[in-house]
Amino acid sequence: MIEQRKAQKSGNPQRIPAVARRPRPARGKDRRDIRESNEARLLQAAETVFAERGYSGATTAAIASAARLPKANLHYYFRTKEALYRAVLANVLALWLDELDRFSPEREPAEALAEYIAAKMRWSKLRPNASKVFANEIVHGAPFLDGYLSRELRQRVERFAAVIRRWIARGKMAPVDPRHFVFHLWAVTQHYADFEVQVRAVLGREKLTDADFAAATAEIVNLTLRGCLPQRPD
Amino acid sequence: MIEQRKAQKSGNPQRIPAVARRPRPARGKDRRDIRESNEARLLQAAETVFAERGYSGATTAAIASAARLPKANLHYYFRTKEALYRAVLANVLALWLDELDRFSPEREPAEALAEYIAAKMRWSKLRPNASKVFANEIVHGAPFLDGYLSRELRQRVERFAAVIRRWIARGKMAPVDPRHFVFHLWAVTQHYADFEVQVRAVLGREKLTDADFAAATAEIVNLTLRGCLPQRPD
DNA sequence: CGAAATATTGACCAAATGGTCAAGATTATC
DNA sequence: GATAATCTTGACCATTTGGTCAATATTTCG
Repeated sequence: MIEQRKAQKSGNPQRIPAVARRPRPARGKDRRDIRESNEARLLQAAETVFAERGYSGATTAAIASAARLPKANLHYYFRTKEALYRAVLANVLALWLDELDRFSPEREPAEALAEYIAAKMRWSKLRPNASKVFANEIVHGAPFLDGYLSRELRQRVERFAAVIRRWIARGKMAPVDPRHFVFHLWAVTQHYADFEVQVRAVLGREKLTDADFAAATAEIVNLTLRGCLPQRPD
Repeated sequence: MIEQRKAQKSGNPQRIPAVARRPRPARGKDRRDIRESNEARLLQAAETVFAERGYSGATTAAIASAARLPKANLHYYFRTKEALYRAVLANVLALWLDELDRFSPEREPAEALAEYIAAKMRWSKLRPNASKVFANEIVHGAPFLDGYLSRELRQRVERFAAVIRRWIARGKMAPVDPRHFVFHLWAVTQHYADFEVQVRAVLGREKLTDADFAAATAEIVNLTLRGCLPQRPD
């Protein structure tokens, strides 16, 4: 899988001795805190800059500046720009996969689908840059995703497809192709993050409001459920 | 609007004297031909390279090489990388706008929508790189699109929305929000070009076939029409 | 304390890249 | 054929950028 942020010499970070060795001096200058906080700031700055300018357009200087750290410091925590980028990407992938796992054949399609759409829309609102980094990566042919698409993602989609097929078999959904259906869900929800400027321009908004997202979500749920549930709802 | 490819000293290219002055020597070394063919090759090479690597990632050397021309020649026809990029972009925008204009209140929604979806999917198949260049531009905040989004595009969407509203008023469509509906159409169709690697990975294809596009189109039309047409189709 | 580990940072460098230029080749025009 | 206009291209350059390094500061812990 995607190379996780390099752990320098941090040994096994989970190893906690029987009696806690380091009593946490309470005041914040702990080394672990320093590393954690600096890495977090870099990752968040990187997400923004990569989203705004793409991989090549993003400079380590700009990222460091956004994180309010000297550039040399960035290269201390993440050896290369590529390593930093991969770390950002790994965060997004984890996010994406998790959401797909909430489907199970026992649930009601209408409810499960509405929840998934709402969740994806929430991410589009809260982490638009995460979505943009991912979109950018995919648009350019996924050069850093190695086996993610054909392994992890494909596997999850197959599981999702199995659920959909069972729902169809039980007459709870119209006969749709599960894979194209999942593309459908991804496309319409991520659109609001990835194509945000276009959405704003067309809606005439300076910034997308909560109400805009609520309206978009409702519209998507409505269109999608009408599209894929059996004709007679009851 | 977007700066068109610079016309150097080409005067008015449409002016044709009463008696054709230049009898077209038949063998192809005409200056006009040279310019046309070289510009076309550069534009097409640029579309590919910009799609694959983004604006910053694309180098003029790579574009020139793809067009099988020396780099200095590229800069002869398009003064700067930015000018070349804008020319590529202008082509895509023209494509996109044209399609939206085919809606009119007199048509049947089902037929007009199915045709629009099919047309957009055709573009996703035939010119995926055009779509990718546009997607890339939008994802990064449309830094080169100037007023296009808020002017031309918004205007066309308003016209489209008016048609949709009239259909709704006549009971020919379910009450959807026209703007979110158009986002829906764009998202699902362009997804097959922009996220092509992901689609391929999930479907387990080396390359998307005509059959894949046909299936995708059918699925989208089906889902969308069921989603937006009145409950009793007849 | 004192030595080891970790963190900070300004200065620096090699490679890549957008763009220029001048000299020459080709095509048009009179 | 001569002159002008356009096209072609290798060599070149200034700037940007990812990454290094050595010197210094800070934290950890016996």
